[in-house]
Amino acid sequence: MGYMCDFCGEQRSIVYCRSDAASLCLSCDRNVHSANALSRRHSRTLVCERCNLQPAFVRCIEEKISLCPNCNWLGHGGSSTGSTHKRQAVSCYSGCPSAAELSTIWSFFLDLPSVGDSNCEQVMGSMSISECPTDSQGAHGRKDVQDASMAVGVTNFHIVDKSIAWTGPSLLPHDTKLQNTELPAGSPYPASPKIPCSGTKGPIVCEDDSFYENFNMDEVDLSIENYDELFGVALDNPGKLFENDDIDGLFGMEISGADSNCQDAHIMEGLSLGHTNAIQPACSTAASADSMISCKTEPNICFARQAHSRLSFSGLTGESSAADYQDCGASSLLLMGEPPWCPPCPENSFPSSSRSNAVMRYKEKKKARKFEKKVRYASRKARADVRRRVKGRFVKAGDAYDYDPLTPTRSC
DNA sequence: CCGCTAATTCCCACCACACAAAACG
DNA sequence: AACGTTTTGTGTGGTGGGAATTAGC
Repeated sequence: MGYMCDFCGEQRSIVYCRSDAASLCLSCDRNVHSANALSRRHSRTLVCERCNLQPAFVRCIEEKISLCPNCNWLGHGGSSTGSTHKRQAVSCYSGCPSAAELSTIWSFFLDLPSVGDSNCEQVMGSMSISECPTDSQGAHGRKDVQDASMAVGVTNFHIVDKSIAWTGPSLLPHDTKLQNTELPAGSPYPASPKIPCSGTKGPIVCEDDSFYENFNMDEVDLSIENYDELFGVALDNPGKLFENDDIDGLFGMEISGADSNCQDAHIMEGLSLGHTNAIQPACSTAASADSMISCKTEPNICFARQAHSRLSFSGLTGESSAADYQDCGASSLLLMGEPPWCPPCPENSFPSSSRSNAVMRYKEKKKARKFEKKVRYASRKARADVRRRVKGRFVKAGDAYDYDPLTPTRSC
């Protein structure tokens, strides 16, 4: 059975959209994600060509196949031959990039078997960013261009990365795997491309790279209670870092808008730049994005970026499955070096009762906060996203409407 | 402290229709 | 039991309106 596009069911799926939890052919990807400004912001990447269920995060150059963390591990992690395969990171994109731009993002794009001869390619060939339906060149339209250009910029960054194509999952040292995935070898300190935040002054920056584009912040929520207790990590000098031991006071703030992102970034810059080594993980095998941070909304992404750049946390919580971590590329990357069943580190030896209590409290708090809607059927969401409405209500096909997501105009 | 009004925030029903599940032959 | 067809029920998002909450006097 082939792995068909979740939307049209006719073409083979090529890309995976995390927000929609759907695999799409390039044609439908473009159609669906040009529907409105929000859908254009969906971060997409290649779909794993092995399981066809998860987003790919790495491409095996030897096998010419894109793989999700699980399949990468299964295919390379345990195999002595497979582990020597050269691989390169798969970048994400948003907006409506053209085929040419996609090939810029993914240098192996032309290798994709179903692209060259499919209808999708014909569609993609005719795609351009400016073609995307926009609010008549309004801010949204520009945003698309910005998205695409950012994606290309990210790609350029990853091209640098490719020069250090890593081999084998164990190549990355535990404590530095995050940095290694982001930085050219030998970089003494994170120096990834930084994009100045609009509306801010000074050195406040927002980091950007596809690694974080993968981070689906919807799944995570960002409030941590009794940080040091939860992770069993003693800060070198907590009093200097936080006046309040409860980090909730720091991260639980309500953030809205881009400027707030930079506030977050600023906070974390101050936190981590000044105390890069202040937060030392008891064990940094794999960070539990689910258990370590919770972040309700995207605006906190800068914080998460910073946090992931420089923090790593102790082992996985029992409630989380590998699939949970695949929900975000960040955790996928964190997992890539080790199997999901990697046992806890021996040095993870802080008092287990204290930690379990802290984890229990965190789980309860998280459970109480779990009110966000979860889309069960991406296809239905995709339909609803493009359905015409009158005052927010669906209207019959052919009837007059006052809002059409595809062409934001009135029918009468 | 109580009562009233205005402003703000929050929650939910509504709509059409594709599709999954159940029922039936 | 297996298969095909028909029927039923569900879920999807933007909006308006009412309920609930808060602020001010």
